[in-house]
Amino acid sequence: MSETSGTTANSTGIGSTRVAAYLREAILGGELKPGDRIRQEEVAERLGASRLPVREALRMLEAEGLTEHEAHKGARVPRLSPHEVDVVYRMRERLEPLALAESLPQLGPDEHAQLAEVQQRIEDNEDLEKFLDLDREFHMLTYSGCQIDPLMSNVTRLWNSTQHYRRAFVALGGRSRMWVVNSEHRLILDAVVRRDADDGERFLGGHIRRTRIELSHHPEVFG
Amino acid sequence: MSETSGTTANSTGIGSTRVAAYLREAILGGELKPGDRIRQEEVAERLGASRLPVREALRMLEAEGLTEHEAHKGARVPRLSPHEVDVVYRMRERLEPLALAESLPQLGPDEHAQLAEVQQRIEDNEDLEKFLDLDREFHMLTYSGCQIDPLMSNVTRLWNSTQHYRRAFVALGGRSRMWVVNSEHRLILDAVVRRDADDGERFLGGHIRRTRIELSHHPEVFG
DNA sequence: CCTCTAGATTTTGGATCCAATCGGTGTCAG
DNA sequence: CTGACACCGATTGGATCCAAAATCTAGAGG
Repeated sequence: MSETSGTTANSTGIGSTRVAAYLREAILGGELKPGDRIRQEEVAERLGASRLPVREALRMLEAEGLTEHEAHKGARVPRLSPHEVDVVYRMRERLEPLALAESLPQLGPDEHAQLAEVQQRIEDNEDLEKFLDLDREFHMLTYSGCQIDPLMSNVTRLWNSTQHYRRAFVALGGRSRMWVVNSEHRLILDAVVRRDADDGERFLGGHIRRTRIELSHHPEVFG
Repeated sequence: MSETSGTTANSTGIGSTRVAAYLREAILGGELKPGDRIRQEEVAERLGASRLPVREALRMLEAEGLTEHEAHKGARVPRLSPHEVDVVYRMRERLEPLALAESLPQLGPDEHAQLAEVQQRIEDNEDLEKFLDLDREFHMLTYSGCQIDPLMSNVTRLWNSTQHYRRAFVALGGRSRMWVVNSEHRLILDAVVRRDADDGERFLGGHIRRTRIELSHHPEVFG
């Protein structure tokens, strides 16, 4: 998948969106870790593009909270302190219930079925690595009815910026926490199907809060 | 103020940060309104730069919520629907009290004095246009102790994206609302000086909520 | 008279080259 | 032997030119 270009190397641009997609996956996938520097020419060469679309891509990713920039010093994957991660979770605690409340009325039987299916896949899943993506898919699906861009882009940023620490936490906490997570997902799913916004906000808020508290007991995540 | 360059026009780049600053002021100042298209070459020519730093600047502003991009269609100042603005205010209601709570313990006598001085200037002020900036200055000062970047950048985005509608609202509501706003500011200021985070969150949340409700009664703001 | 289409213009996206700034290393003075 | 300064490589920022996509306009056909 890496050799997007290969033969091309010609006509016109590789596309800054493609470069952005490549880097996005690299960061969310864990190949690029917080603190890692991203050299323009390196990724340009790897993708067979010039440095210009890379520059644009880095700026796009900055808007998504995946990179940070400093003039003449280049781009890095942001590193968050334990306290910063804690505050991001507090932000999620407050914002995501709002997104859920906005989304709920827009979700129909199709989305409900899809949600149940994803949740089932989470429970059947054994791969810790897969869990990350499935969990994200579940929550994002519950928000999929929320059309408010300023809200959804913020929520996405919060997930993005803590992705690395979520991964470390999942790898660490192992399967013991899974049971709790799945119970809470079931409660959220039930509230969604019942279209009960109050319950949804309550359960979701609690879900995120408990995760935050658990996380605060595991400083080794920030190794 | 427009001719940032003037004499320069030489050596090397005008600087994407300078272009960004120019556009930022133009948007926040109201010269560029929601829905307005921003042509790269136009601002490049006006500032005596090439189009490249303009492109970078537009991407920076996108990260601040001041512009939006669509491939091959260029940049625009985002236009928000009444409901979107309402939701942004709900986001502020939830996020800014958190920022205040994070900030409070870090604020000392110097900041307290500065806050009181700004609030006094607001009350002495007669110019509706100035009110916008002063109000923003007051609130941002109360958050100035919050060092959490993911939080502060989000708060800034929320203020940015609704700046135009705030302006229209202030111009409309006129002086009658000012009295209420100032009373609420005094309450917030008092809580800050007393370092009472609970009161601060309460008063600030109410302040934003009441503004949101007032705003929802004035659909003419969205012309 | 309206509409759909095809060409021309405008505008954005990308590649290459050049300038400025940052980081590291080596040398010289104290 | 240690610290400061200067130089050199590496990396980012900017300008110019070219290609592609979108928008606008004009003309033909219904």
